Amino acid sequence: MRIGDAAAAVGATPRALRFYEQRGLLPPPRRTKAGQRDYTPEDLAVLRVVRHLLGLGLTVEDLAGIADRLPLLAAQPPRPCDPEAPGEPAVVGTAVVRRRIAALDAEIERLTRLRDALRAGLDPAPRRVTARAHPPASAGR
Amino acid sequence: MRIGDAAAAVGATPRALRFYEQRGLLPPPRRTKAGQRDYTPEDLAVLRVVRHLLGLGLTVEDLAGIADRLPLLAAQPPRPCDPEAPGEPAVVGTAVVRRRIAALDAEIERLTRLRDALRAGLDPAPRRVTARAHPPASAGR
DNA sequence: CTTGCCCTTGACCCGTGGGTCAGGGATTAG
DNA sequence: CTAATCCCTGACCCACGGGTCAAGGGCAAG
Repeated sequence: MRIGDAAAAVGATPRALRFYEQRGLLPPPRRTKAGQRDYTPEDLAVLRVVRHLLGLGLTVEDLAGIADRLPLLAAQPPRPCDPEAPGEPAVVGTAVVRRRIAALDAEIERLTRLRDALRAGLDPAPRRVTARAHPPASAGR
Repeated sequence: MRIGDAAAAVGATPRALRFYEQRGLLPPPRRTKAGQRDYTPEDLAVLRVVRHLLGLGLTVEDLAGIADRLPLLAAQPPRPCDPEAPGEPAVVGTAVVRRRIAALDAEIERLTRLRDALRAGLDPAPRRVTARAHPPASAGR
């Protein structure tokens, strides 16, 4: 299967597939004798996992870090024997996921603070609850 | 006052000041006969307001859109007569602030969803509560 | 006058996840 | 055989808020 079809099959673009490959997220697929990428069904399975995890909020870098385990993850069939199974990851390398969750939490908190500060400035009656952080700048990490 | 001192006075760098000016956020300051920027105390006041608002989470673009009103805002003294006064903006052009708050809210919600999805995948016992959005990708706009 | 710091503009760098050419080869249908 | 698609690599583009470097000119003190 060539790149265009593979991309379409997982809802991506050829560019994205080459990009994942370049970032070490995907094992380089076989090539036809003319040099065109040729994706096997197994490759597609890994690709689907990658897209899934990216969709879940993991970054390309996160996945590059656990690229070696992705084929294993992809090899796991949907397991109809256990419908109560976890969302799907769980095996992925929980450390990565945990770190990403922590990063998301931190970002959410930062944005929430910014929003509240803005809202406090906007609202004429913050009932003296507002924290009034005087130091104006330094809002980005 | 030359750019280095002005920058130091508001806790920024010369580069940042030139950047604000270039983005139309700051009125171009006077120049010495040799072409060096010369900041007046009024310029500094505007600068401080800009830094404050950026620190509150407004973007450079937001401020460029209301650049004309910033000097007015800067001209308002701290008003010791009304210690219950709003955070400081309020006058800024509430529409901009409201839009930024809405954008922040949207981003916060998006990140929260991502985090929850990740957490659901991590946690082996989501008690069949998990939404299972099968369409994997398309998480960033 | 010279030294040393400050200022000028312009241009490229960061990270994220690719999009969009550009120029050339491969594959496939008619 | 030819034309229409597809694919290849490499390179530059987006937003954000500046950081950093380069080459050249200004400014004050000794």
